[in-house]
Amino acid sequence: MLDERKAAILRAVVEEYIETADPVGSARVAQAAGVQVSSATVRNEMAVLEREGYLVQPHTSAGRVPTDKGYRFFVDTMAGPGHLQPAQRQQVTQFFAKAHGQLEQTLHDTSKLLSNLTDYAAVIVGPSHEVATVRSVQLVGLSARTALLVAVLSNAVVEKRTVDFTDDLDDGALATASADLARLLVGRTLAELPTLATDNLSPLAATALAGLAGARHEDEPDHVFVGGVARMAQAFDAVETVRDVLRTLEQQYLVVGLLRDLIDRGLSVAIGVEHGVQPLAECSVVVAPFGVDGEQLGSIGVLGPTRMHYPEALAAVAVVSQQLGRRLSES
Amino acid sequence: MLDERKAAILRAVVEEYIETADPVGSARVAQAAGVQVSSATVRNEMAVLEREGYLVQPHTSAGRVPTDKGYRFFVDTMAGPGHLQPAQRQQVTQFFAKAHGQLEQTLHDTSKLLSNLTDYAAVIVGPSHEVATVRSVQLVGLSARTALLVAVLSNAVVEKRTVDFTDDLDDGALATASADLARLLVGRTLAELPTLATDNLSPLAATALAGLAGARHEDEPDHVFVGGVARMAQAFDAVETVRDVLRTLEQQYLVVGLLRDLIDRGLSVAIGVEHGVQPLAECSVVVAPFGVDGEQLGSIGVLGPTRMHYPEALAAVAVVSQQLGRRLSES
DNA sequence: CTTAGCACTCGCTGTATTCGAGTGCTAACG
DNA sequence: CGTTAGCACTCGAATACAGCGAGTGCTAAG
Repeated sequence: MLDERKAAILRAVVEEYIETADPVGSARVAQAAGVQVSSATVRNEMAVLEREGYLVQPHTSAGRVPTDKGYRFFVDTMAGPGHLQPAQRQQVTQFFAKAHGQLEQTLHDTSKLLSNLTDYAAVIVGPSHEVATVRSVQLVGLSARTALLVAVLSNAVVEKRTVDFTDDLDDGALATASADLARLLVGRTLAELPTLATDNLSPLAATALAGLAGARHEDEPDHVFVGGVARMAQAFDAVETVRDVLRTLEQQYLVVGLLRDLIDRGLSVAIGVEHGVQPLAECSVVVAPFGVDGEQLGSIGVLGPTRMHYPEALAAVAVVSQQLGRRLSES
Repeated sequence: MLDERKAAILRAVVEEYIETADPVGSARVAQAAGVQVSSATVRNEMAVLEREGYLVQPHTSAGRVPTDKGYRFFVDTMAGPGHLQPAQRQQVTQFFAKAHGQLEQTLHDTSKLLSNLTDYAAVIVGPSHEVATVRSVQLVGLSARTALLVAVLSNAVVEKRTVDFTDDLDDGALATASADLARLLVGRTLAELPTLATDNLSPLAATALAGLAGARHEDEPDHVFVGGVARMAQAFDAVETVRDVLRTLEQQYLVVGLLRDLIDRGLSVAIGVEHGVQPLAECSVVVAPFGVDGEQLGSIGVLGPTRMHYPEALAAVAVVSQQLGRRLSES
């Protein structure tokens, strides 16, 4: 597509711009390693690269800035995910060495770790409830007419739902209902829950089950953890952009969709408008799934400006997703 | 402290500044309702108010801007919490009418509600685990040597902890351990957990208990829900301030401390540096506890610039905290 | 004590000017 | 023929400066 010299020039522009955030001119490129020609030649080549859509000029007499297409070329042709600093490697190791406790806490902390590593915002979408099977169910009375239905899933997620009853409860009824539900549900996924036969269930159990199924149907979001949003305030200088991005990050379903769409691609990058979420048009996302033995549990990602340090971000996401998967397979 | 005229002038300055964010001059104050004197007189009075620390001039020949002390006076002498728009009242009612489901979800959604009502960021600190008593305990096997300890607390919070064992588990042992733990823990608070006698417990139960107690000791944060952070990007024009505030909001323990410190004061306001959290020096917080029958379960708050709409914010916080308390008392 | 009047301050706005980084083009060069 | 030195040109950013006007503090009169 691009001859070697154009590629080298484009790479130089991208690297320089990522570093300085200033439009880069022909002179600077000519000095770059890997480019052995004069600035005049660079100028000619850059004019071509602009015509082909890899670069743009913010205005006449300014340097060039990469377009999304330019970044895309850079990412596609670069030599792998780069390496982490030794200090960072150690940080990751230490983190996972002492990461214990419950799943939610771990994911939350991991998002902070990833954000610290990359200096961008980090996003983690937790295990989808759809695929997990029920491992244990119990009804716990809370007050005279309310109980809490607690379901432990195979992915260590604890699903709980308050259920209101029309009649007063007593311990015995609760216990039998618990047993009924356990017999019915254990081993099933929540997804197939509505298809189950509710015959020969105690009225109590039926009510509880209905409650669970109903709530299930609502847009109960998969758990999302976002860390390091403060760093978005530095990544962009336009306050408006910052606001748009933050607002989007708060709408969890958008984030979930974003990461879910990319989950099948393994470690991958979506640059600018590629991911289709309009308010994040000025952002790129580096994503990777994490999971245990091929079973994907969720995905982690880094969200930064299109002008992000792709090699480092890729390296961080790769390492963390792998370690996280390993960590989860242990517990 | 301040004679009636100074008070009126100060109030006018504060109200005007909150509305426009521009330093307000003597002419504008003179036109304000409640001030019946000429701009010259206003100037004299404002000079005094400045000397006494209620106002400052950003620079000579600019209008006056309230200091924290100025806002404090305004808040202390203003006529109660103001009123919500009918549309907003309705919004609150509708929200709580269909707010069901689990506690965490409700609190999370409530933070969004409050943020929408006020156009500032909203913070909710959930029920402290310290005071809640254990209502039910169960050990659920996850894999050969790990189990999940699930404890349902009286405030509907579900506390869960993964526990590693050195020996393989079997269902019978798990069941008896569950029973042991239930006998020991039900009715107790988590706080008194370390003081309990662990005699005549099965080894399994003892291990589980140790795991619970240990994790308990770590800085397991009380649940914090922050909504509407994007609005902070609009509240301040300095990107640096935005970054500081966002960063602080991510450190949940700071937020928890902030709200906890104010919980005893009922509906109250902390202006600027009053709350002692340095990075939030340019913010004010409006807080109220929420709870059931005098028992405080947590607090909700609104975080905005010191130049915030105090009456409306107070009204919103008051209404939402009350409704939230009522909602929780029902379930 | 209040207020009209006034000189003064000083940031903001708009304009003119310069500066320089960077370009595209042309012509010379190997 | 591709490369490059040279150069005219463009245009934003920076600087300087004047005028404006909002706002002040002070003074003197009511």
